[in-house]
Amino acid sequence: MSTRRETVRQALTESSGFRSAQDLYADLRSEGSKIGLTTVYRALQALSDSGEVDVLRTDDGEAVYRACITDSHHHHLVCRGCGKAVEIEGPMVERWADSVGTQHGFTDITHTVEVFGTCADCAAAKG
Amino acid sequence: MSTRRETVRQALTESSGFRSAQDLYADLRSEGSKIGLTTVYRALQALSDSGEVDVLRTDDGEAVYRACITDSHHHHLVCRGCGKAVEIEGPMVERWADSVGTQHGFTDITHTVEVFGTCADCAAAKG
DNA sequence: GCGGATAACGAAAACGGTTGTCAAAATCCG
DNA sequence: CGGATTTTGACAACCGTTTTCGTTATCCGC
Ligand SMILES: [Zn+2]
Ligand SMILES: [Zn+2]
Ligand SMILES: [Zn+2]
Ligand SMILES: [Zn+2]
Repeated sequence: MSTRRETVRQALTESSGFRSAQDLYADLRSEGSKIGLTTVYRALQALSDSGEVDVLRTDDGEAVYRACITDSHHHHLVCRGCGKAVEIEGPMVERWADSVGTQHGFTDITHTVEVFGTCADCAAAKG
Repeated sequence: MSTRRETVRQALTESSGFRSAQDLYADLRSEGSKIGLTTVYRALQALSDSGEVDVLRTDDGEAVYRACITDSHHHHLVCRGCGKAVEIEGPMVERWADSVGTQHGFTDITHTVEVFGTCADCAAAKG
């Protein structure tokens, strides 16, 4: 119910890419909000616990979050330049991951799959 | 040629799973080595820069390293319990990642794919 | 509305993994 | 054997994140 959690969710939703807690904090403050960094972290934690947002780790270990449209299992195609993300599906990848796991005697199999690239906009801006 | 870098490489090689810098440091110290934590970090950085070891991030952002046998592109099936890892390949996943990226107008496409599970040993120990 | 319990909030401190600093020790070279 | 160069490791700084704790807002029975 918290207003602040709603605020954070909306800030995330307005972005098309993955954003860090500190990014969102900076955005909200620059819009005049008096929200605290702790609250942003708490909201993101709650949202990711409830599965409402996706979280992944950048190469340098920072957590970044995204409010995805679909709530079923999916992966992301993420722009290395601007963070913009596209939700993607790959049924054969799901099957492959499960089968390669069971083939080696593993159980409770999960997987992480992320595809990275440079989006058309960023490529144009750089070219 | 540094002896210390060799020491770290060997400590990694003796393990079948992904290990953190602090893990390796603790191991080496307990074996009587007088190596410093900074040096372990430096060695791992150098080894991963040169592509001799693979690195990935745990859920909580910690970097873990592994000395893989093959030096060609591959992925890992990692035990959630003990960190033991198996090198796996999935040509169809490689193709899928590239094609889904180009389909959305992205270039310079790369990907991360990791499969997690509980290995037979850990399942037996827990059951 | 009022008053007290309860939950949310935010500033600041603590935390943990990682990196930077710098002087001491080891190695190299002439 | 010097002196230059590189490697090393104790320690401090860093940075993202979590914890702490006193304050503030929200609920709810009256
Ligand atoms: Zn882009
Ligand atoms: Zn999947
Ligand atoms: Zn295991
Ligand atoms: Zn691959």
